[in-house]
Amino acid sequence: MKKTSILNKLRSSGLRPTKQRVEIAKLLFNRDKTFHFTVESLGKHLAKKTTTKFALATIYNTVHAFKKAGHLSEVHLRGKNNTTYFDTNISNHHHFYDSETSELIDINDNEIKFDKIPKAPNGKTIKNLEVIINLKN
Amino acid sequence: MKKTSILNKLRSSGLRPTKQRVEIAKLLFNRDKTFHFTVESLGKHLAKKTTTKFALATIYNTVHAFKKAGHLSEVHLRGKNNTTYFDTNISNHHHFYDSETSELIDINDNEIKFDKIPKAPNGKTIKNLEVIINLKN
DNA sequence: GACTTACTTTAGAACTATTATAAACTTTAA
DNA sequence: TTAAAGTTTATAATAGTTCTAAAGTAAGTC
Repeated sequence: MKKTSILNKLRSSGLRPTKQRVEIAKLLFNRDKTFHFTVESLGKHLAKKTTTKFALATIYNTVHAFKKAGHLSEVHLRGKNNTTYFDTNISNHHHFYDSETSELIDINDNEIKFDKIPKAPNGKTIKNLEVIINLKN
Repeated sequence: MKKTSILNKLRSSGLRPTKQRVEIAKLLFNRDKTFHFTVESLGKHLAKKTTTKFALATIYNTVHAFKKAGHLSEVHLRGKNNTTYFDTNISNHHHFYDSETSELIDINDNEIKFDKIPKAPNGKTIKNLEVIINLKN
């Protein structure tokens, strides 16, 4: 992903390109594979890969702005340590979850097919459907 | 559900039948339909229906003991307020989730059928599969 | 480039769900 | 009835997250 693209991500999220935000965006979006992270793990990656200082609040704010703009999705899963997982894969998809390692693995939408799905209850509509496949060793 | 059954639930969870625990067990297990709750909501129900006092820790301990004994299940979902949901339905099943009302609704196992499921990654086995269908109005 | 305004970062306080602690109280079984 | 073991309780501790307000930075204007 190009520098312009990083700037676009920031602009389209309503964020000025500060040093911290550019580093976060680079770490999140300059990659080929899906990236699953928590705010804490993202902070550790940033500390390792850059010399910039990041307050926790900055990471929270930036991640939430990206999420709001649709550049990140939140995984609707209650992990072991009760942390929130984010995913750079914003397409419709599912997850394997290994509770022993707290690791998430993407499952492509086309790897799961349904034969039967219940109708939404009275007056409600289905917004989306998430599958979590829990793993063990 | 009979009184003996309540006592059995307690005994099989390794719990002595104290006043608090009997009230909690009655509220949870003396019912026909599935009951979804958080520790907080359970506390409110107890306050409304009984004259007994319940420390939060007592509710947590009792609910966890029931869960450990297999009389309750925990819903692996990150709700809006980041609370843990418990379910008196311990059979294999799925859920509708309405994030506007934070309400869970059971979906019977036989209401969802799969045509295709991915294999577990390298060296792992599938423990179980949970479907959350998110609702909107 | 200097200035002004609006936006950002930051450290630390505040908040919320949950778990731990230790003293007072209850159940159990002899 | 009594001693031992288990339980409740209020409160402190913990962990993830959000809030706050002061100091710092970006962006547009002159």
